[in-house]
Parts: sequence; C-alpha cells; structure tokens
Amino acid sequence: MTTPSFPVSAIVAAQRPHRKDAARNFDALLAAAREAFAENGADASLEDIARRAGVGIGTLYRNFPTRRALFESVYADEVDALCQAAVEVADREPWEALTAWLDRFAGYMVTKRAVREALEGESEILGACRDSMYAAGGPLFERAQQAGEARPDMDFGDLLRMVAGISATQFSDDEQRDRVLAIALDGVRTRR
Amino acid sequence: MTTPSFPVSAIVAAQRPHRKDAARNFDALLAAAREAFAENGADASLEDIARRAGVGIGTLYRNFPTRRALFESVYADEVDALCQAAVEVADREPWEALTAWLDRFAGYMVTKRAVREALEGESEILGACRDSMYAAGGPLFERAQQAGEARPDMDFGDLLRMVAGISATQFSDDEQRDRVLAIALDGVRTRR
DNA sequence: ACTCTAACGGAGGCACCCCTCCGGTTCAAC
DNA sequence: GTTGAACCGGAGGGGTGCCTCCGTTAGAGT
Repeated sequence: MTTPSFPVSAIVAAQRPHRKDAARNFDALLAAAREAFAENGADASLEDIARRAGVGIGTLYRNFPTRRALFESVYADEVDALCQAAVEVADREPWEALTAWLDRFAGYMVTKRAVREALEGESEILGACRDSMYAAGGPLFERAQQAGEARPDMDFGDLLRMVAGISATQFSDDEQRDRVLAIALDGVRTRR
Repeated sequence: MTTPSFPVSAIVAAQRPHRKDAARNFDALLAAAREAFAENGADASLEDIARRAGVGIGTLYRNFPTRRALFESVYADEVDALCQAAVEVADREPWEALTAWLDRFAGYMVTKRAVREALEGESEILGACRDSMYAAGGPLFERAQQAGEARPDMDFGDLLRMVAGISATQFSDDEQRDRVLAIALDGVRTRR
C-alpha cells in the first residue's frame, strides 16, 4: 500500500540461528507452530508446540521470546506465497485475475484462521505482512476497477475483509463456501 | 425449517427455580453470562461469570450443570427477539423486508459472536434455536425469490452464513461493515 | 583433540480454570 | 414461630499453561 513490498520471510530468515542443531530446532518449531496454529487457532499452547517439535520449552522461548514473535514468523512465508500468486496471475484478464487471486486468498483463510487476526494486529512484521498483501492484491483490484469490471464505490480493504469474513465462516462443505463467495463477488462486479 | 417454531425461551423459563433467592441468582447468572460471552466469546471463564453475578461457583453449577447448558439458556431469548423481528418486518416489500431482517441479524452477530458458533452445534435447544431462526427468516427469503428479487440459485442457509461471516469480521468502523454487507447483498439480488 | 561458548531441556513457581463436595443459611409451608 | 428441605458459598484437588532459571551438552573454531 504505502510501503514498498519485499519478501517478509527474509526478516524471519535473518533470525535463523547459525549453529546446526539450533537451526534444526528453529525449523522444527516453525513447522510445529504452523500445525498447531492451524488446528487450534492463535492461542494454541506453546508447550504443546515445543512438544510437537521435540524440543524443550526453553528452546522455544529462546528463539521466540513472545507468542507473537512465533506467530509472526509462522505466517511470513505464507504471505510471501500469497504475494507470489498475485504475480503469477497478473497476465490474465482483469476480473479473472482478481477472482483467481481472491480464491487463493480465501483458501488460506479456511485453514489459517489465525492469518485473519493478523490483518488487524499492530506490530513491525505483521504490519509488513499486511502491507505486502495490499501491495500484491491492491493493483489487481484497481485494474479491475479501471477496466470497468469492479464497482468504483469500494476499496481493496473492503473487498479483503469481505472475502476474509466469508471464508473464515464454517460451511457445510467446500461447495457451499465457493457458491457463497461467488455470490458475494457478484456484488462486487459492475452491473451491465 | 422442519420443526415448528415456538418460543425457545419458554424452555429456559421452565427451568427457573421457584424460590425467591434462587430465582434472583438464576437471573443474575444469565445476565452475567450474557455479558461475559459477548466480551470473551463462548469460552469465557465460568468462575468469572459467577463472580460477576455475585454468586458462588457452586450456584452456577447447580443451575447450569455444563457450560453448554448456560450458553444455550443465554441465547434462547436473543433468538426469540430475532424471530419476533421477522414478524414485525413481514408487511414490507419483499426485498426490503429481507434486508431489514438481515440487518438485524447482522447486528446481533457483531457483538454476539458466540451465536454464530451456535448455528452449527448439535444439541436439543441449540437445534431448536437454529430451527426457529430458519423458520423466521426463511420465508422472507423465499418471498423475495418468488417476487423475482433474490436469485434463485441459492438457499437461505447460504445467505445466512454469508451474512454471519461478514458481520463477524472485524471492520475499521460500522460504516465499512454496512458498506461491505450491502455490496454482498447486491450479489444476492437479481440482476435486471 | 581441545576448549569454551552458544544452545539445550525441563523442573519449578505462579496463575488460572474446572468441577465436587459439604457445613452453614434461608426460604416457605405449616 | 418452627422446622426441614432447598439452596448457598467457597475451599480444595486436579489439571493445564506461562515463563524463568540453571546445570548439562554439543557444535565450531583452533
């Protein structure tokens, strides 16, 4: 949005320890945390995460002094992937590109309900994630607007929250989720 | 939906104790629980609820043996109010009646995020709540469909989840929430 | 091979929550 | 007014989570 976008996961990579065993533990912790956050939401037990990683609780705290620090690290590269997806989609027709990216975005939200909370939180890296996301998806939306495909009386933030809200909801099955999302996106599309 | 609708709060009223002090505590507990659930979601601390009600934890457990029992009782009359609103709105134009009711529904979702979870849970009274809600709102939607105002390729369950999802999301302000909701509902409306 | 420093793991103190149980209290019926 | 049944409050035992601290271990540089 305002900030230039760059791979937020680089910030995390910089914190990866140099020693071999330490690096291994660092990775195991991230993997375990990713699992745990997906299963139990953002307030998963830290002790459980250490257990899953086969690591002492002390090691967890040494690498990630706060729950938030761990949380941020976990999602940095998911956000990167999302940004990457925006690039891959850029050469399609405006509306098609936008919806393709939003589908991808929605796909994340289903399992990673925690990402959603991150969209609001205030912090160095989480802010960078949000900025990256806006920088990646925003232009897709604006292009659709300029092509006259998306309604002009809303902004990208509106759209993102709409999609986030819908995809975070529990549906009876994936079909229902897709159906509802498509209907809502119909409301975003310009009438002709 | 399938079950006939009747005031679910009557089920709760039947469990209110007869003795004066007991009845007072029962009411205080419900009020405290309503507050706590609104603030902290469905997993608010039971001990905190008892504290707020100025009552021992034992009293809470005597009246509501499980967290779920308390939870159900709290929301029964909110659901009743929602059903009542459907009646009040029934004499307006089909589309206008539907959106008016959905606005009311959305209003609940903002604060009472717990109601949303109730929409899925399985249990005697929670099931009755869901049925009541469908019985109240469903006809409004079908009327709009028959009037050619709402698209025919979706059902009331789709609509409810869409609105629930959007309103449960955190927005920067109420205006944004209303704006996004209106856009999504535009997708529900038949094109002309 | 040796060292010494960075990293390890988990015990332990604290806080919170759940739920049961029981001695004391209060209502209401007679 | 008396009385007994219904109701009360909260102490207490068990569980889980958070975070710190420190004796032990193992990698990296020489």
